[in-house]
Amino acid sequence: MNNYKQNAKSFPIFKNLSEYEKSTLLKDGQIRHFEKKESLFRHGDPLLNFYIICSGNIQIFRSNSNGDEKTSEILMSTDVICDNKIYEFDSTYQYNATAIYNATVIEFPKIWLRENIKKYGNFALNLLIINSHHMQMAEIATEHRMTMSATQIVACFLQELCLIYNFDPRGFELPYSKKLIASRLGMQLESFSRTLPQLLEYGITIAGHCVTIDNYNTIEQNVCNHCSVEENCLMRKNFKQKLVTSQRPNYNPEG
Amino acid sequence: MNNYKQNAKSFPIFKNLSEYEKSTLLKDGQIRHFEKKESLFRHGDPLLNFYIICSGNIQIFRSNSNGDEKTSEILMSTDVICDNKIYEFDSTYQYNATAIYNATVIEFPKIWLRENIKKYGNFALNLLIINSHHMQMAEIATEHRMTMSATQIVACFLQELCLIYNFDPRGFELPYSKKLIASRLGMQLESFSRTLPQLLEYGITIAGHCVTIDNYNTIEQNVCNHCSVEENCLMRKNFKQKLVTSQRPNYNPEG
DNA sequence: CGTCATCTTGAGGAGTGTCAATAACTGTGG
DNA sequence: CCACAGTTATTGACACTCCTCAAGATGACG
Repeated sequence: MNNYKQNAKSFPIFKNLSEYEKSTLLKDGQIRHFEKKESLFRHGDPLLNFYIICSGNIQIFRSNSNGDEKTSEILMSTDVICDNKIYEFDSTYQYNATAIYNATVIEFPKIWLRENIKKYGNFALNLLIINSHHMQMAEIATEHRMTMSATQIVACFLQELCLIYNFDPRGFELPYSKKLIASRLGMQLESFSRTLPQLLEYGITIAGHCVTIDNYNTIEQNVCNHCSVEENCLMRKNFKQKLVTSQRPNYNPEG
Repeated sequence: MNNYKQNAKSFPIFKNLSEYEKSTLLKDGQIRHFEKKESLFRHGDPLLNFYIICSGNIQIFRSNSNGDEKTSEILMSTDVICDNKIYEFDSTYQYNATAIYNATVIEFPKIWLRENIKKYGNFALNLLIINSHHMQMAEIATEHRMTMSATQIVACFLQELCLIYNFDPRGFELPYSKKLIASRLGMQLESFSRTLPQLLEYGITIAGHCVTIDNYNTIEQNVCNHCSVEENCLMRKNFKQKLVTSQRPNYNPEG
């Protein structure tokens, strides 16, 4: 059993399983490396696999007829790639998955997923919990898009970024291009660009790729403070939960 | 075993379970009736239960500080209410659930869910499939909101409505208020109102509460034709899938 | 018939997308 | 090392859509 698989045993998806069960489950997985900008699969390809991300970032996106990419997620170590159509027979992927920088994943055939859900109750529960986190994040993102200005959304995103990658708030480099970030936040690059000078209002300075966050204390203790929902939204709380239950990823743009 | 429980055995959540397993699972459920506008639970209440809807419609929504309601879903017979926080201990509901008209549900304690996921592999798989459908719908709705005009969104919604409730396209009544529909579609009532005259462009006539859809053939065969995504979106397809796997609901505004 | 909720219509404004021009950066090959 | 091409990013002008505020109209119901 190699290093990647050994590492993966501590991922949320294998929580509350015995050492033996973990080894059995991981046996069917194949380690795969992807180069910068290489695709794991494309929208419309036959849906064959389930993936666990070991290192690197994976962009999940769709393209429209104009060639514009709409990024729905940027995944990282410990995340899984589980297309919603994976439970159907003869289905196709609903989106593209591409490595942003070099990345390593463990690949499992889709039948592996279905069979082990039935076999291991705790494995099924882990998947349901992962999905429920996922849905919470999606709901919050939708709520943000409907209630917050572009500037607030960007501010919120940068604070999250700092938290989840454990960057130094006194100064860190953006881990991916502004184009990708704009796409991920569902706005045009121009709109994103225009928010940057306004970020000062939220204690954020950004020059080129370098970001500084002043009021980092408030981030650590607090949930998102931009939302206008009845109670504070749980974006941050969810991130923290992810951090305590999962391994911290290594940020390494060079590969 | 009463009628509601007997009926529920054919719901998607109990698919591929033996008669004995279904009966065992349903034994712990309690039938509950809710009057028009009565709440099942409120945002912030201790999260105690999982629900299966037998009849009626349930509005899932949040309120902001202005008192505006944002409806995330309008559920119907065979749907489940499964707050994403149900897998955590001592959590609270993240939204409100209210009966639009009189409704009947089966209520299960949250521990019932967790234990039976571990116990019955097929039950776990059913939940994962239900969740994956749910996520697909949410993703499509987000995509619609970002790429379609208000008029297109309303047109798409009315066509879905006709399909899923099996209404007569030559003339049917809106099953709930325009205020609620606007909230469900994430727009202001005024914006919704302004789209109505423009619906003619999409072959839809609406006068008061009465809706007529001209090009119903295209609805039946086709997926959503407003989207600008790479391939046609799967909103309709998903609805159809739901229809074949589940019982047709009875529309009855009077209760 | 009056009251309340629901719905429609109008005018004005804020915010983001679009188009276009330009600047900065990246990588390649001579 | 530089020239060049292609990508990424910034900035400006403008248009469009939807939200907000406000005033009526319609409908439901006691």
